[in-house]
Amino acid sequence: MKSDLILQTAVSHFAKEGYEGASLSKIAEEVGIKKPSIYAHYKGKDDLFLSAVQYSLHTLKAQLAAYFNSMREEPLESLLLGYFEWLAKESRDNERMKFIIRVAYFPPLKLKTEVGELFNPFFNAMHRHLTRLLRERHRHEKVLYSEDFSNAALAYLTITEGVMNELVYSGMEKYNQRLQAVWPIFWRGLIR
Amino acid sequence: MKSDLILQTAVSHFAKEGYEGASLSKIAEEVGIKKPSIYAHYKGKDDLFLSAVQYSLHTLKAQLAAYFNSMREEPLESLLLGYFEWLAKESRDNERMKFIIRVAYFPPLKLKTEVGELFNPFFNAMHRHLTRLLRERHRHEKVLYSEDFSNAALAYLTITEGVMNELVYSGMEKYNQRLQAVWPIFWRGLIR
DNA sequence: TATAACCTAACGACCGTTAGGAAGGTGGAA
DNA sequence: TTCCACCTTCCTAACGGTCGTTAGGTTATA
Repeated sequence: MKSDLILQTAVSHFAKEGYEGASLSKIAEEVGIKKPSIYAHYKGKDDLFLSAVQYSLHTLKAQLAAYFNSMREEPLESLLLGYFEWLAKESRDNERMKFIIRVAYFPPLKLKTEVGELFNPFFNAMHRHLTRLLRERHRHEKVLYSEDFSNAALAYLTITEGVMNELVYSGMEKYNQRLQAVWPIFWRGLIR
Repeated sequence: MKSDLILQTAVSHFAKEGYEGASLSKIAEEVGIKKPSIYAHYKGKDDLFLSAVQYSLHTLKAQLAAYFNSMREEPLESLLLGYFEWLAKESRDNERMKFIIRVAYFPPLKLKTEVGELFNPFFNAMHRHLTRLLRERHRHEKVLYSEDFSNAALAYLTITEGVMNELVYSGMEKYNQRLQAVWPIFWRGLIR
């Protein structure tokens, strides 16, 4: 489907150049069509951008569900630490993650509301899912130091974002450096 | 000095709209001059942008030195935790911090090299300073769990960025939420 | 007298978008 | 089965607008 090809190309361009920096001409050129042809598939730049956000979040959500499901028999530390490896692998293979992070922190001003309406439910779902996961693991394994599962989940997400930013910006090497620096400290503070 | 006023206005615009999104017309308008008058002070948009980066990093560096100096008698936890409060206060009062973070993670593609040459020494200096600080504190207080001071400093910087991102994006309330979630865990993992 | 700081006017380039039409496939009516 | 209307997808051409930038002139300051 040409429509999907446009979308994926747009994700890549928006990730690298931002909303204002990306140009429909260049996107069209990479797809192999002319600029006005995009309007046969999307109403305009805004529509294309928001579609790209929606598509990226939807894909990520499905991948996350699959990952956590595949890891449900693993010990907690493997699961939480493996999540970083999984994110790194995903980010290496495509630019969706970079796009998501960029949009989350620096959305185009005029679409800030619409972007927020797409992101907030996603982050909240992630937070809730992690909170539930920690609570259930603790019930069986009694592994955590504190029983404030919500804050523990939030802390984990904060760490995730910190190292993810490094991954997006500086690449794999510095990312691994950060992860190896922060994880032992975080894990030691988390468990009892 | 008009030149500085242009610079500060530029920082604010670049922070909110990004390099591509910011326009010299709007910057000039806010300053109270016409667009071409900017060229009496800067060679062009690139020059203005890189000057803004240099100015912001220089200012931040001076402020950081002053902060760490003023806190040199405080216990380590106060110093490290107080740094977050200090960052939050700074970010509330001006948009320099938002600009710095935005540029650090998402520089304009065509200036990525130049931006990197300005940022890398700054981050490295920060990392070295923190490493030394932790080492010296540990010598007197024997407070840390691990003696890998470099990694401890890196971990701390990672946390800082995680919560700073939240501050820049979601504002003070969610920032405090994050900080309160992540700090007890991090601190417990750091000390012995 | 020279220089810095501002102005108006205008440049070419690129932007997102629209108009209008050609090609091709699809589905229903004759 | 043939035909025609329709829709989708692409095109060329062009629109108005904004962008960063330059030329050239005026004014005030040193």
